[in-house]
Amino acid sequence: MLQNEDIDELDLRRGPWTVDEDLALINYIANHGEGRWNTLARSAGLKRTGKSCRLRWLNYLRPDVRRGNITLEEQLLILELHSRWGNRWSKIAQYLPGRTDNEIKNYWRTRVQKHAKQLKCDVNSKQFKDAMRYLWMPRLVERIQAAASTSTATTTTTNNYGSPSVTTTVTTNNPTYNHNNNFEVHTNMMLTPTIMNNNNNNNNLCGSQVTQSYTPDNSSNGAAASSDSFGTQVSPISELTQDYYNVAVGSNNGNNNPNSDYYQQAQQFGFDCITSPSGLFPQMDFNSMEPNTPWIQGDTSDNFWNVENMLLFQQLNDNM
DNA sequence: AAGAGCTCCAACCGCTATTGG
DNA sequence: GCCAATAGCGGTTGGAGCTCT
Repeated sequence: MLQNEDIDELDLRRGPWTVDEDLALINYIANHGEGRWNTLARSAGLKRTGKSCRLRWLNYLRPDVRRGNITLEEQLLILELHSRWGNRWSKIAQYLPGRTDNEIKNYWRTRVQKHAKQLKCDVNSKQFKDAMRYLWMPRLVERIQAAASTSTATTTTTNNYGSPSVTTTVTTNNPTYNHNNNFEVHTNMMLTPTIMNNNNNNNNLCGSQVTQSYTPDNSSNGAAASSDSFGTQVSPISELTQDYYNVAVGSNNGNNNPNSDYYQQAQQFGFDCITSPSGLFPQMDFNSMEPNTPWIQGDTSDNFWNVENMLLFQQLNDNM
């Protein structure tokens, strides 16, 4: 392993990559393919460590790297997978084709942790996880659905960024979105990352009409995508995603009263926090929150709930 | 206009796991 | 089995660019 003194000794470059360095790396890999990175760095005439070359290639130069904002679907998937696996960024990245572990990690640190900070709770706290599970994620589902309903009834997008690839299908049933009750959504929309391994065994993280199909390549990482690191198969239905969907979106039985269906299902899923005398977020004082807090204004991609959600939960707490 | 503060992300660091001789 | 080299991962940092005052 190269130490700092070695880097100095070999006159190796550090810091931001230049266009010339990028071109040298791209051209070398185009002609010779990826190989042993230290050898590659020397052969390509780059005064960089192999490690630096690898990182630059994987996180930036690879043709299948996807740039741009994290989409709502990707946000939902990140939240879902992080709740399942924690900070295992590379594993999460396997399910977001074109996104790097670094990018997902940055998204988590900058956006998600920002919300935790605004809520004055730890990102790993139960309260924040509950907020994600029962507010942020359902809200993302709503917004994905709303976006889909304003465009076409059925939208199928296939993104091939080399491999793995994702096919996203959004189907809506003309939802009746009621702004007086954010949980009144009359569709069956859910997120389904469908994981297909090389044996064509499909493992749905959750059943839905929003379908993301993951097709791993033959690389070492992709082949193991259908099971987690503990060797257990990913369950056919994601309990967590199913939970937040059922609880927040409702069972489509026409009962949109959050005080009934919502509560009952929350209890059914063992969500005792919501039924506790202290309420769901006992440490949060919604009344005292700044009305101009950015994340409860407008409807930007960073706002995971709105004023109505706030009032709803305040009401829930008051009724306890 | 300017500078202070903030956000975001590319790149680095240190560690562990894997590979190959 | 041992050891060095390499690959991969997650945490951290530095700086560019943006926003606010």
